[in-house]
Amino acid sequence: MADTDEGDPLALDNQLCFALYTASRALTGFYREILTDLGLTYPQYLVMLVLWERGTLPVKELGLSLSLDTGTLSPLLRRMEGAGLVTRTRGPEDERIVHVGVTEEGERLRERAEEIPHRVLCATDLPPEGVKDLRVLLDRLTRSVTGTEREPNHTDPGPGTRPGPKGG
Amino acid sequence: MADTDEGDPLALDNQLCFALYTASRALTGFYREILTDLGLTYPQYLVMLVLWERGTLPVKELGLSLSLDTGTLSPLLRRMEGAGLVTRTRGPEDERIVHVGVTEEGERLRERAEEIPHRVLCATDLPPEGVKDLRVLLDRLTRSVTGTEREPNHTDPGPGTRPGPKGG
DNA sequence: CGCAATAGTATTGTGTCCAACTTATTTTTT
DNA sequence: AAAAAATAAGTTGGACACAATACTATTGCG
Repeated sequence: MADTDEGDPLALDNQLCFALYTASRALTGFYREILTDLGLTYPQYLVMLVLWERGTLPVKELGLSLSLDTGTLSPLLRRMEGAGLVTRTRGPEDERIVHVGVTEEGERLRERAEEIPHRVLCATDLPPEGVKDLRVLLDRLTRSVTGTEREPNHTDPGPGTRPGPKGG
Repeated sequence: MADTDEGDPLALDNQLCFALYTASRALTGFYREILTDLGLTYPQYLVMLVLWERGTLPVKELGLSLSLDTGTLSPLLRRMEGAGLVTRTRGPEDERIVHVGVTEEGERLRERAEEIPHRVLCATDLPPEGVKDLRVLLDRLTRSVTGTEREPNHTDPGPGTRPGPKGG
């Protein structure tokens, strides 16, 4: 046994984080090949997904949907506007808010994007349950490490999780 | 039922990619809080994991272990060298190769890092089986989308058949 | 020697987080 | 109501990471 360092907690192969990190980059890379045809990057594609689904939104809302900072979205949306995919217009009511909407060109892109999920799903040789399980586990992981934890009904294992990581 | 757009293949909530993307960023963010104390970023931590485990390595080997480009590692290692964590020395035999090793300070850091996996594991409210399942599924996903797909000891598909990740 | 392959670096474009800043709105205070 | 303070939405810039490309230097081969 132990052809790898099963006992070493620092062994790379034992790290869930590394598997997640690698898988994320691998999948993003796979999308990159597909999305190049559409002139989109991966996060830009995610932005389009949200806009296609929910229509015109403030930058803030977009950020909440994608868990992305407005500081991340600002230049990204500027590039997408430059590419003619989205519009950015200051709201007449509240001039702080920038409403992001899909242009006609962006709308046309939707049809070409329809096939992408299927293509990706085929590329992953995971069975449907595997995909579902994976999503469930990932969502749970995300919730737990973001402090969005719902504490379902079991006793809190330890109050050491103070929300002030910077403080000390 | 379909209280959400279960049928819409472009719906964000149906995208495995988004769950993966979000989980990866969330976990990296969680590590960021922990690693700040050690003066490491997340990919730098991964580099240290490899070096702690395998000792001095050429940049190329490091890149293979982490699936990272040397173009990514170069500046990263330069910063780590500046921080006094690693050494970079051109091989006397082959002057093209830069051997990366851990300094004493980097070695001392290892002790402080020992507790990290446990801390992270506790933060994720996943059961041990969930963690294992997740890793298996992620690895499988990675293999499938990187073309590293498949059997190490099945019938050899023959030379020249594998297009490689770059495509051809 | 000439030439291809290899290892690493430099550069550019994009993305991500963070913090500082601007502008606009809301709330509080006078 | 006017001034001041607090809050909110975006933008900007810095630091780091990642990928892709071009480039340099070294090695190996004929």
